[in-house]
Amino acid sequence: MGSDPRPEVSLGRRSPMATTRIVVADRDVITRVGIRSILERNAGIAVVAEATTYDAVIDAVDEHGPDIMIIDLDLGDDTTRGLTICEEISDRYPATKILVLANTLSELIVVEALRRGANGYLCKNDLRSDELINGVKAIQAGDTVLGRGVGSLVAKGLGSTRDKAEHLTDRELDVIRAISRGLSNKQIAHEMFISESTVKFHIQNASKKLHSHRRAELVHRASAAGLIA
Amino acid sequence: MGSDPRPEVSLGRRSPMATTRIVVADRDVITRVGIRSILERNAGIAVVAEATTYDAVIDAVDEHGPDIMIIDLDLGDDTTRGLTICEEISDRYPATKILVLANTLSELIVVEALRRGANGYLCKNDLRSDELINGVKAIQAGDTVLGRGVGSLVAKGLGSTRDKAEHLTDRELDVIRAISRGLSNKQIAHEMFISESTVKFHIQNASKKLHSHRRAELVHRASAAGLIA
DNA sequence: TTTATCCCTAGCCAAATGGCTAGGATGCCA
DNA sequence: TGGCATCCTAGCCATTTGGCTAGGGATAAA
Repeated sequence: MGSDPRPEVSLGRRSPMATTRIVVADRDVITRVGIRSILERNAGIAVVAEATTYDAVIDAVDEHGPDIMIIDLDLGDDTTRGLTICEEISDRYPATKILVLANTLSELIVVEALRRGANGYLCKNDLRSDELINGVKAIQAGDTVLGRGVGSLVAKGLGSTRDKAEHLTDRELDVIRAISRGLSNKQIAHEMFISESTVKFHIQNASKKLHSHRRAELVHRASAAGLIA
Repeated sequence: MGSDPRPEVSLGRRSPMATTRIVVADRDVITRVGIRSILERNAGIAVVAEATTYDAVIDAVDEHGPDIMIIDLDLGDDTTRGLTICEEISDRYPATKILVLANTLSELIVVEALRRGANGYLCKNDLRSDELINGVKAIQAGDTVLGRGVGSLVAKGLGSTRDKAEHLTDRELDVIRAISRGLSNKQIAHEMFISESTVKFHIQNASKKLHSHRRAELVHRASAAGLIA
């Protein structure tokens, strides 16, 4: 659907030498233009491609082999897909650094992204433009960059014996999504071709992981974490 | 907190004559820069101020009396506040048109915004830059602009006897927020100094308005509509 | 005054849920 | 070979819920 006719680099300002080449992946034009504008105020940084879908990200990296990929994990409906892309890129192109630029701050997502090869995690909220630029430079230099608030969140999570922030299984996510649609356990069981007991089993496990005691809270936490639409 | 040092107009490109003067309100720098870049490609459009908080929006409009205010209703924690701002601005400055630029598409919010004086509603998702520019021009010309998808949503809502999309009362919102925290009716009753029956009463009413049959679904819908954090 | 809206309360009953224990079946990795 | 994670099933029981009917009171608008 949203295929913007701007796959090519803005040739006007291609610097002659050592520039940091960047691919930007975000579903909003506005955000992409904003990032491009902020970064290209700086000599030495060039946005060489933009992508709006998960597939387009892979293509863009394949084609341009950028120094840094800036990505909002939430392209399309499936945030999980964004995480697997981090993994894929960092596996196949170890030289390409990954900077995640998220709308929401979720411990779950942060640690998953870092584990899968992201080199930085910034939150669009209250991000200043100099922080973005400095973040890009730091990542280019090999650092790992965690935005204000993000660092402490991760530290807190890691401190508590590390067994937190385990991610939900596919089945658990399916069940939560069904719950968010207002289905009863019986209905979910029928829809997923499993027994009601199994549904309750998944709910119990997911509840432990998300520290919820009520399905309504479970839905809210999953929603706030960006795990469901 | 996030007070970006850019309250002033970018003097460099102030056109000599009839320009559409715009105030942009969004919490993200990236988005503000993106909007500015896209709009200022056009002669005749100038972004004269940016705001990041609810209060700053009022100040900016007071100071600049712009032709159009572009606003993301979701500055800060309280989306309801964004709606009241629409009302306030359209009351006090009828000449200033309001264009809402939202992250999410929610029937509830759309009709509320329009009722309170918004002249347009666009969704950042899959918005093309020419759509943004044309939308601004159309609104300046006096039209009401609803982005792709938004129009049909509203039409559907209005068609069904118009009594839909009534908004939740404060009490109902309080209860929903409590539910999202995993509290039982009994706990909520205790916390709000009302009886359990009253809690159930509010839940029932809110459920009808949001077409939910389960509290989990209620939370999800409220969350998706941006009514709770 | 009537009407409307919001807030509050009560009780009933069938159904759903939360929390628990106690298993079995895979498949993957060390 | 033995963990380990994931997925699946069963049953029990106290508590919570959803849905309903049937009221009262306060305040603001028509």
